[in-house]
Amino acid sequence: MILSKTTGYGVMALAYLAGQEASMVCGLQEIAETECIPPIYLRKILGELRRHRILRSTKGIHGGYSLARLPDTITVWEVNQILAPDPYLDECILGAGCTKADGCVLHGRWQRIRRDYVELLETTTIAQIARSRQMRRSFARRAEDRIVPEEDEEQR
Amino acid sequence: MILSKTTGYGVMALAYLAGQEASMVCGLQEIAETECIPPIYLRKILGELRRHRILRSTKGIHGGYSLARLPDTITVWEVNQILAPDPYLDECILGAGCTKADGCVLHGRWQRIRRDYVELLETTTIAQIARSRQMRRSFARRAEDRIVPEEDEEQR
DNA sequence: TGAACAATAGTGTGTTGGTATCATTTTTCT
DNA sequence: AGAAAAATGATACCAACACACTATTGTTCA
Repeated sequence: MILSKTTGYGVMALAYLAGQEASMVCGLQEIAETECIPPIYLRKILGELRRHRILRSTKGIHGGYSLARLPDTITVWEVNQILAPDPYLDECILGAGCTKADGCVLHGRWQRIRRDYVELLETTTIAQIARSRQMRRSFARRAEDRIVPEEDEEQR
Repeated sequence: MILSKTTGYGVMALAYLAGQEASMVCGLQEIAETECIPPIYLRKILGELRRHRILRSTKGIHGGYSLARLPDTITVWEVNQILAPDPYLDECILGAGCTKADGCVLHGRWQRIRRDYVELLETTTIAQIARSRQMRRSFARRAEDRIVPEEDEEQR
């Protein structure tokens, strides 16, 4: 039930774009490098997201990608459905044993967990991911700032 | 996150044994046929469960398998860990992006869902599965009983 | 001696992550 | 205007892995 690497790549790339100024076009190389994604593979992923109107692309020498929708309207669930559709929507957790109508003891509680999972992905947006990444980055920067003077103090 | 076919087979076979009289020995063929499991594959599965002391086997011409522990002490979680250990215990759902210490926005809620999932499997025992199967079977039998006289009625 | 389990090696297929190639579009330089 | 360069688009391919399953050869015991 964990998300695939491909979905992770897609979410990261979208979050990167969400972190840029709106409708700014970013090149594939730029995204791939800062997010550590194999560029050729990323092209495939972004192509798929473009086909589903999650993002726009412009060709030509200064081409690249930009979000086609506001980042707080794009959910992780949607991205995952595009890149790695999950076939087990309401199948029984134990397999052939029981059908939808005639569930086993696990069925009810399993459905609930499954619903919580879907809801988590549906309520998490690219905008949230981007914000949390930005926060983490600024924490890291502040931590660096704090270390430098301490080293100075030790030296005096 | 759904359980593998192999785990399903294992659980079904154990539930079958739990449905027999205690310490009764059942042959591989018998289990495989009634549970619709490829017999040669089932042998591998039961061998694994035997190695982990979930069940006992006796060789020789009237050999077979029987539970090594009371069925209400064997959990689905345990069976699954033996047959298809889940490696993603507390990894981040989005992959490389964040570590255990430095989680993304999804992290907290995901951990909770994950815990609910593990708890579901840990609190579901082979005995429960066997009981629910027995109940379903007796429902089916009663339904049949009800149908037979109705057919007779139509004929008269 | 024959019917059952034990162990281990092997097989086939599907998915996933990733690559290579060729075509198309657009800017820019001459 | 025209050619070259730089970017995406599309498609086919590839390698590694996991999962479900098989085959074979050996061992035990009524």
